[in-house]
Amino acid sequence: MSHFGRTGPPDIADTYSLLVLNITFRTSADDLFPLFDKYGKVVDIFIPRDRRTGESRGFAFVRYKYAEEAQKAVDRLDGRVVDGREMAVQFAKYGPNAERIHQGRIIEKVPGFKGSSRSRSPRRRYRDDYHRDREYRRSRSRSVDRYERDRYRQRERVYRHRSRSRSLSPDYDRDRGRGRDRKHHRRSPSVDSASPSRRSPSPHRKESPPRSLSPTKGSPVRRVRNERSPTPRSRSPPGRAMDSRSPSPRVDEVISRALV
DNA sequence: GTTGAGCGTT
Repeated sequence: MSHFGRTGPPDIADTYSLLVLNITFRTSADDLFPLFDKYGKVVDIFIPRDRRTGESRGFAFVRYKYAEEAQKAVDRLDGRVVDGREMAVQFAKYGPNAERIHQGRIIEKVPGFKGSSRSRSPRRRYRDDYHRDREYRRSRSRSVDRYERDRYRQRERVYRHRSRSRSLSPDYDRDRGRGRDRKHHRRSPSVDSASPSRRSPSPHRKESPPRSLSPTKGSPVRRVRNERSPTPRSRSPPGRAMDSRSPSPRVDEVISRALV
């Protein structure tokens, strides 16, 4: 019984939910279960994951059967370092359907009977969640920096493109300083022929052998996971595949070829 | 392969 949350919430009636924050992105329910089960009867553990990547979002929900045990878990596990990161354990404030709960327990009366307590409003939960999730992570998350950086990169690309288009005359571009280097290099072509290593577009080459490490590299010092990634299908998430472009070397090549 | 405020699924 280690797969929590796989078949949905078993019985959220008379359970006390704890919100576990600041856990590692690699921490799974199996890792949290032994920690929380020591302080009481854990009914369910659920770790929300990203819709696109399927990775953990960094927090989890642990449901206890009794409030005193949940309180004890909060008192004992709040601030506990798990996987090198200090996690924060506190009582959940909202239920699975955004109901207000008190001390982790759902206050609102469930119209359904045993088991079907969530059949109150299972309508909205498809595209809205996708959009909301994306906006969620874009609002205040580390993705903001990434998106800003991408935007900056795109703007830089556009700027370069515009500059190149604007300077149709090579004299203009040459007088800006870039042509001077070219002219200087053109004046001494022996440099290009004599030092081919300088022409290397990436002087930061590591020159590391392709496969030099022995297969016995895996040391069991880390956690061994039997089934950590059951569905590794999506190797390349859509949306970031178009960002991997390198327009700079291409433009340089074009200019170099045009000058020669 | 990365990241770090917050409240949730078959």
